[in-house]
Amino acid sequence: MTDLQNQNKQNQILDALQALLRAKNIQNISVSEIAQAAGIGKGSIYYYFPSKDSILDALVERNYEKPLETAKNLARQTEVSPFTRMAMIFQACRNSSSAFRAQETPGADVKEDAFIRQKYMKHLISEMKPVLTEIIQQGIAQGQIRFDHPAALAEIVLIVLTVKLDNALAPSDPRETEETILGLISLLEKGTENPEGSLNFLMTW
Amino acid sequence: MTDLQNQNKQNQILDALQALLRAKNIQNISVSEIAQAAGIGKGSIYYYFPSKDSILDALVERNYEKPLETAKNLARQTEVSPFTRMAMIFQACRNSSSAFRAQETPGADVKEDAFIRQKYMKHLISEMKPVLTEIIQQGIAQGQIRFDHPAALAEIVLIVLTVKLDNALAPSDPRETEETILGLISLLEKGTENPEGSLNFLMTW
DNA sequence: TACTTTTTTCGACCGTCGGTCGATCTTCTT
DNA sequence: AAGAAGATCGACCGACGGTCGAAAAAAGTA
Repeated sequence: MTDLQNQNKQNQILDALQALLRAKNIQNISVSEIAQAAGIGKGSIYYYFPSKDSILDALVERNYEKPLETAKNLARQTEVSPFTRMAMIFQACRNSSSAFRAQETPGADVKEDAFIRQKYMKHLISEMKPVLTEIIQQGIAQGQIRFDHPAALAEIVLIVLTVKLDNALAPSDPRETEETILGLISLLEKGTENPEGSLNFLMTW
Repeated sequence: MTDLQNQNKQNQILDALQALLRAKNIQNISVSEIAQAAGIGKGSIYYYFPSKDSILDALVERNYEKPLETAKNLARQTEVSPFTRMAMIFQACRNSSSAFRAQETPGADVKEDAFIRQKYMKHLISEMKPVLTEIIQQGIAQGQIRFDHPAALAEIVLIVLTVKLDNALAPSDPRETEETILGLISLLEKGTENPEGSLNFLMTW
C-alpha cells in the first residue's frame, strides 16, 4: 500500500476520533469505539497506530500543523505591522484549537481531558515561540516595539493566550476572560511603549 | 472513629501515593499498589476515598493548602511592600509544587503525568488569584503600582510563573527559563511604572 | 488464468485495572 | 456480655488496551 493510501486510512481514524471527542473525553472513548466510528475492526487500529496514545499524538499534530504553517508564512510578510500579524496568528490558533477546547459544562466542573489539551498546548507553544519571536524582533528593528526581551515576550504572550484560550487550566466566564485579555493588552502597550488603546484591535475574541 | 483518626488514615494513603509518584506516573500506579504501599487492603482505599481520581484531588489539595495559607497571611501584612510579598508567595508555591514538578528526563521527552500537574496548577491559580489581586490592589492604593487591571495582572503573573515553574507545558533549560522570568520582570516594571531593575529581586530562582 | 506471496483486516482472547460487595473483624455503647 | 456500628478485606465483576493467528484482499509472477 502506498504512503498516500496509508495516510488516508490514518486520517479516517483521526476523523473518527475527532468526531467522538466532541461528545466525550478521551478516557471515556475506547479503542473499539474509535474503530466502530471509523468503520473498521479494532485490530486494524493497531495496524496503523502502535497505541491509543499515539492516535492522540497524531491528532494533535494534525491540528497544530495548520496554524503553524500560517504563522510561518506571516513571519515573512514584513510589510504588515507586527501586531496585526500577531492577531492573525492568534486567530489561527483559536480556530484550530477549538477541537480540543474545554466545553461549557454548566453545573459540573471542567472535564478531565487535560491530557490531550496539555499536549496540544505544549507543542503549540514550543513551535510557535521562535516564529513569534522573529516577528517581535522585526517590530523592534522597525521601531514599532521597544522591549529588551523579544523571546521572553513571545513566550509570555503565548502562554497566557494559550492557557486562557483553552479555558481548562484557568477557567473563567467570558467576562473574566475578557478582563484578563484586556489587562494583557494594557501590559503589552506599556511594555512595548505603545500608546494606550493602540492595541485594542487585538481584542477580536 | 474520630475525624482526626479518619484524617490520619487518609494522610497515610496520601503519603503512600506521594511516595509512589516519585518513581512513576499516575497512569502506571494501580489502586492495589497504593493500598499495598499504605499497608492496607484495596477495599479499604474505597472506604476513605470514592475513586482513584479523588485520591489525586486530595493530594493536590493537601499540597496547595500550605502556600495558600502563606499567601493569605501575607495579604494582611500591608506594611510590607507588595512586590516583596509577591516574591514570598512565589517562593512558597515553588517549594510545595516540587512534589509534582516534571522531573529531568535527560534523553526521553517529558513524562505524561500531565493530569495531576494540570490539576495542581488549576487549583493554585484559581485560589491564589484573589489573594494576589488584593495585594496588587493594596500596592495600587499605596501608589507603588500603577496599573488599571489588578485582577488581570494577578492572573497573568500566576499563569506565566506556574507554567514555567511546572516546566512541562513549556519545557525549557534553566537558561531559557531565566530569560523568560527576566522578561516578565521587565514587563512588570514597565507595566506597573516602576523603574527598570527595581524588581530584579524577584529573581530568587 | 492459476499460483504464490505479501499486505491488510478482523474479533476472540489475555492480563490488568478501577470499582463493588458481602463476609469478617474491631470498636464502641449500654 | 451482647448487640450495634464502624472499619477491613480480597475475591469478584465488567471494561479496557493491546495481542495474535487466521483469513480475506491485493499484488506479484508465469
